[in-house]
Amino acid sequence: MKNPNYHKGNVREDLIEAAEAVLQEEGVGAVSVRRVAREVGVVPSAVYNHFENREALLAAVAADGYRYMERLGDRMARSADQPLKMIRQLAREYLRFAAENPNLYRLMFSADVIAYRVHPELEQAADASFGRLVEWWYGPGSFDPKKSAVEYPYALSLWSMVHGASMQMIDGHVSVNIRSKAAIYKLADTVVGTLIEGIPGVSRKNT
Amino acid sequence: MKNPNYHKGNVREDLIEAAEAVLQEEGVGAVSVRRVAREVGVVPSAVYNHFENREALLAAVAADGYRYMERLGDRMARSADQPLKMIRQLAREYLRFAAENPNLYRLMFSADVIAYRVHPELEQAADASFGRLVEWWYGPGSFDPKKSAVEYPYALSLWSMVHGASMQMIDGHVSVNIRSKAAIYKLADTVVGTLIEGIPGVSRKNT
DNA sequence: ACAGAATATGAACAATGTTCACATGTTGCA
DNA sequence: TGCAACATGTGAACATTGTTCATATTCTGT
Repeated sequence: MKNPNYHKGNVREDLIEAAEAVLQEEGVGAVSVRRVAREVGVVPSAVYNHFENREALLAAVAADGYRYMERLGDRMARSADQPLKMIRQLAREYLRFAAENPNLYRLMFSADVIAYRVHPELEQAADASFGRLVEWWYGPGSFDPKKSAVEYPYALSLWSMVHGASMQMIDGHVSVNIRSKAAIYKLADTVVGTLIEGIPGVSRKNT
Repeated sequence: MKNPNYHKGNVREDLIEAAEAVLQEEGVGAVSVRRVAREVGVVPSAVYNHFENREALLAAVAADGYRYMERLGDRMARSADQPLKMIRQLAREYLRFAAENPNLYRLMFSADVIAYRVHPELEQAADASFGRLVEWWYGPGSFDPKKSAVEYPYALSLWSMVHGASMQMIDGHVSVNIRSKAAIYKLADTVVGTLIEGIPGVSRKNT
């Protein structure tokens, strides 16, 4: 055993974790193969024993993000009693996740960086998270992956709204203090309020 | 005049146009300084006479996109009579723009690529487009740039919804045929429908 | 006509993704 | 146990990228 760096055993996981850390702190641009390798204490070319290329590494990070969000959704689903409170809670947690992990969140939804048609693991994680939402809303067994999301209008609208608000928040288009939970929750409650109650004066139903 | 390439006069505009073209066809990753320079018929370092760096070039492209969207919004505002139709039309056009220019749209909203706090022209273009929406909704003079967007809940919700739906559409998270106008309009109508009418069974107002 | 500003050029630099030949460690099987 | 196949790590190399700089050319105003 001349060199203790050989065969650490968990280099793949270490690489993902290092990439997550660099991503969180310095943005996706700083996540270079060489940087991540250095962080783990390995030579750049060693990365290619574990990932096909940089994009595959980023895809693994993004998939991790989706799985984390899914667990977060499950926790919400179990903790609420009324639909209204549940939606509100879901939106709050969703925006909080985005606010706390803006770079990860952007990566998860940036088709620029990861053409995720190419990464089945990632596509599956992404689809699963929408399926979870549909089943929660329309009941178990209601989700058919072959159908278009337009077939589930409320789930689609909720997701679009929350995703849109998250994006604008972390991109600074809505001036909320991203470090203030209260401000984030207020933003969540605002958009959820509109989503649920509709817009008075436009809707025919509620003058 | 030994070299006809000297002082063409409109290199800056040419660079932006070339960048837009490459962006449209091949994505932001293909928009390199060298590529754009070659496209215009100029040497790479000449680009730096017109832009501080690659990011500034991309910012100019994004700002162009915002201005185009704003004109589009103005056209909508003049063409509709009832609020409902107007919102629907606005959403339709917005999603159509995103569907037809997915790479440009992503660039406009990707804080990864362009830290637009640094590019006043861009930030101004972006803010103006929200201000326009607010004034249209809440009346002329109602927009105060110092206020948070949360103060304009309906404008904020509409924007979030439409932006979220656009993102998911062009990222393939909603399986709509991005080349079918009918499919895009259906998606727009779906989310706008929810936005306006609210969600029955959750809202207290409309059982 | 000519000085200075604007713009173009070509060479150079460091950093990046990726590949390849090779070295080293691990594992399963005779 | 020995050894062959395999997995993983190394170091050097390559092309491409963003960017800078000294220099050359053209334009503009006086």
